[in-house]
Amino acid sequence: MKFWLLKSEPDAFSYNDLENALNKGTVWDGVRNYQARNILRDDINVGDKAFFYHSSCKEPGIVGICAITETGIIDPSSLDPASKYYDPKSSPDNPRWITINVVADRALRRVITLKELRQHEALSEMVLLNRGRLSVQPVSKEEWEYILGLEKS
DNA sequence: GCCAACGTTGGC
DNA sequence: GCCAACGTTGGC
Repeated sequence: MKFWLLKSEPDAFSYNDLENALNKGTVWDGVRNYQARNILRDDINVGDKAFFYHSSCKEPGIVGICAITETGIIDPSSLDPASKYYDPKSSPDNPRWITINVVADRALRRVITLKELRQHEALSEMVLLNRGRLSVQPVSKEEWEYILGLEKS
């Protein structure tokens, strides 16, 4: 099992929205960055877990955990001319944007803010703290466990 | 293939 | 709302 971090703007889609989607969860659509796409398409497996991170909001940070339930999904928004994520260069036969389905696992007991994460030397190599803008990113097992330890403090 | 112009992300 | 970082586009 591998670990990841998924960013979402809570005004658009929050962790609470994911919880409300119950067992069905949601298709992680709208990613239009190739590096993030490659991770979604090639690296993430069913059974992996991901931190759910709230970005572009008052208190950016990790708010919950989600589970990956399906991979290899053609991003439906990329084929929908009405969507702002529509990509005319993508087609069902030659899809450009492949993504995953996630469900809520559990909310963290408290928000672990970006500010707090920055204060820990053990996390200094985190992609989140070094390549700030990547919206889908790996988290090492050590980082994952360290952050879950912070939750209890 | 270089690189300037431009667009987007996201913290503050 | 500002702006740094960085990804994408397109002319040459």
